[in-house]
Amino acid sequence: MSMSDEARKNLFSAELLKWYKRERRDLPWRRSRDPYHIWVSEIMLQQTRVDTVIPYFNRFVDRFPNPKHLADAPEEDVLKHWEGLGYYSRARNLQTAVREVVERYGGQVPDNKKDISSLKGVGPYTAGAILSIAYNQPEPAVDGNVMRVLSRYYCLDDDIAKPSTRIGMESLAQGLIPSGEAADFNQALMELGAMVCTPKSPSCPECPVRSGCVALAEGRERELPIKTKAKKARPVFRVAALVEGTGPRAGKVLVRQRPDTGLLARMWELPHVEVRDEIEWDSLSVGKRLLQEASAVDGVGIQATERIVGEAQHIFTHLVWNIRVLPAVAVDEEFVADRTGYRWVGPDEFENYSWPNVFRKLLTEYYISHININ
DNA sequence: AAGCCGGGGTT
DNA sequence: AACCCAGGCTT
Repeated sequence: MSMSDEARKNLFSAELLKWYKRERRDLPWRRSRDPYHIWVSEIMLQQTRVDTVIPYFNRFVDRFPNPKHLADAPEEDVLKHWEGLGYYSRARNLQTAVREVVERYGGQVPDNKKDISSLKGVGPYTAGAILSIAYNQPEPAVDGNVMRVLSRYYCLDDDIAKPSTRIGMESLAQGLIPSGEAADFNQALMELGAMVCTPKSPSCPECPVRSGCVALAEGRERELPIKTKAKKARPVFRVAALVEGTGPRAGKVLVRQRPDTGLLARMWELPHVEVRDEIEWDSLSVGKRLLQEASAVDGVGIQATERIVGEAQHIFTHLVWNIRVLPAVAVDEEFVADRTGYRWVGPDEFENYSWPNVFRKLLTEYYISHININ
């Protein structure tokens, strides 16, 4: 004898909400009802875990407490506060959007779906999250947690990698929101996915809605949700130059800024080139030659050696960088120093720049090994 | 629809 | 090593 659809729905909404009000974590953004704070937290939380976000969120709202402050800040300052969080376009989009809010809405975060969805970096999830959490509007906020919870509770075989599935989940989720409880209920749904209904081994005995869960009843909770596989990351091989300064530039290293768009946009790095495959990577001579050719194009004369002084791997979602570092010298340091995009940076200036983790690691290793004990 | 975009924790 | 994470943008 199975329960009716209506009973299953009511059980879910009521029990989940009760559980959340009892068990909810004390998170920084839950201490605020400021729509701007909610917004910042939601952008940071995209594809990023709560524990990772907490320190970033606190620093960010401390430095940029309201839309006006963020709108007026230099972009490099914003990027520096995002350093290490990843997906750096989020930071630039957020600032672009905040400037729009200051100009068009007098600094007030929009409270309707049309206007808020038009903001850069605000997609269906984030729009629903802000409207529900900050304004308590009955809008769904469907993320990976919510799709996992609903897939299991209703035992749905739909592929959650498909956009059409998310659309369906939004209708389902909206219908579950108890009257006047959108803010807490949407967070409850995500909290359950994060704390109980976890991807690999859900804690079903502790689940407040286990008695209505169809997947659990059928013993299928561990096979849901269905998600088509992501492609494997493609390995690439790169050779970087560690150009040490001499004379007035002693202790400094030549670095450059990445392009305005694309991967790791506007962050800083060691000058480097990509070689064709692992064979060329191993030979070192190809890397040495390409480094010299590429540096000549940039107007920077670099003479590299064939000695390895550093090696690191940087794993992205869609590719893997394998990097070897060769010592090098600049043919003309004075000329080099003035080239756009290139700079000599020493340990004391290091923190004034934003670095991808892999170059932070390599440069830190270098600086440490060259500490001068006077 | 598929690819691009970081970094780190879990299993 | 594979998978996932309070996703969104571009093509």
